[in-house]
Amino acid sequence: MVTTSTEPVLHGSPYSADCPTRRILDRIGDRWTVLIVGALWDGSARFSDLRRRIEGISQKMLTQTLRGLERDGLVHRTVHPEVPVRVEYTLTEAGRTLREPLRALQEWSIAHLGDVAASQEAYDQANQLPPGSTDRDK
Amino acid sequence: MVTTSTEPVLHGSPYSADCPTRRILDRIGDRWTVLIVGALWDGSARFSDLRRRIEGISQKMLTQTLRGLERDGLVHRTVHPEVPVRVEYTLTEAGRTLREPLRALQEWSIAHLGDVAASQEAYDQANQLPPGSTDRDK
DNA sequence: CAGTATCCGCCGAGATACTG
DNA sequence: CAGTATCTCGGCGGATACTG
Repeated sequence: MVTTSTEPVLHGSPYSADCPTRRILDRIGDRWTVLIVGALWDGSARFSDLRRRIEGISQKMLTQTLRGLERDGLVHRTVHPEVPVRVEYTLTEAGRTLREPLRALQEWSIAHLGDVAASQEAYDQANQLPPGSTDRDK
Repeated sequence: MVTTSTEPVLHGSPYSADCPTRRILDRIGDRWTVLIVGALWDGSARFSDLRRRIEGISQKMLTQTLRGLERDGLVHRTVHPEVPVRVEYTLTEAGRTLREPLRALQEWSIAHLGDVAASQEAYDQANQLPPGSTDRDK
């Protein structure tokens, strides 16, 4: 790891490896990261709070994603050595700055998802259920 | 998501299924979508232009992702029935509105990726290569 | 409570070959 | 040139069992 060095993950060709948008999506593009940021949007929460708030998430993925965010310096983890252990998660300063761009995306989503759904329906009707659909939809 | 069937994938509980941020990430969170939007940022391009600009992408993924964007109404496809066929891709009006939030993310990325990398290094040194790393990094 | 450790299925994505 | 059609593999993410 560490890998500020040598290999940029690619096999031989530089496909916009310098593109920071790409880097950030590698980071938050997964299934759960932004949901966790959302759950920590306005305050801290403990592990089981998060499990309950996000609810579809497994312990494994919650732990794993939180570790990633902690490693990235976006989430802070505090262990309270009480009788049943208590662990608090909070957005760091850097993590809080992520909320603005995320909010922008969210607003785009709210504003346009209706149109997108309509467009999809029209498209599917025009070419009735083509075989190649990646089921990005539904 | 939601898989082919009626069931919303969840066993009984709604894990922020109404969260539009989630919906939008299902859409642009994949490997290539935003790179294509980036390649169409300030104008149209033909299929092979896109292949060359993005370069790491396979024909399959380029076609597939373009189809998705077209279906979503974010990209317009124009076929010029010339001798060797020529196909132009352009962002639609809706697609162009996506550039702003994407730009916001990109700027966040530029501003913070350095800190993130540093945080990762520190984290990895503190717990030297823990077994659970999802290799989100690199 | 807040995790770790395993096993496994699914599908995103690449490689390759063929077509209008 | 601009695609389609298959085969295949890696690894993300779920399920389950165990622990400090």
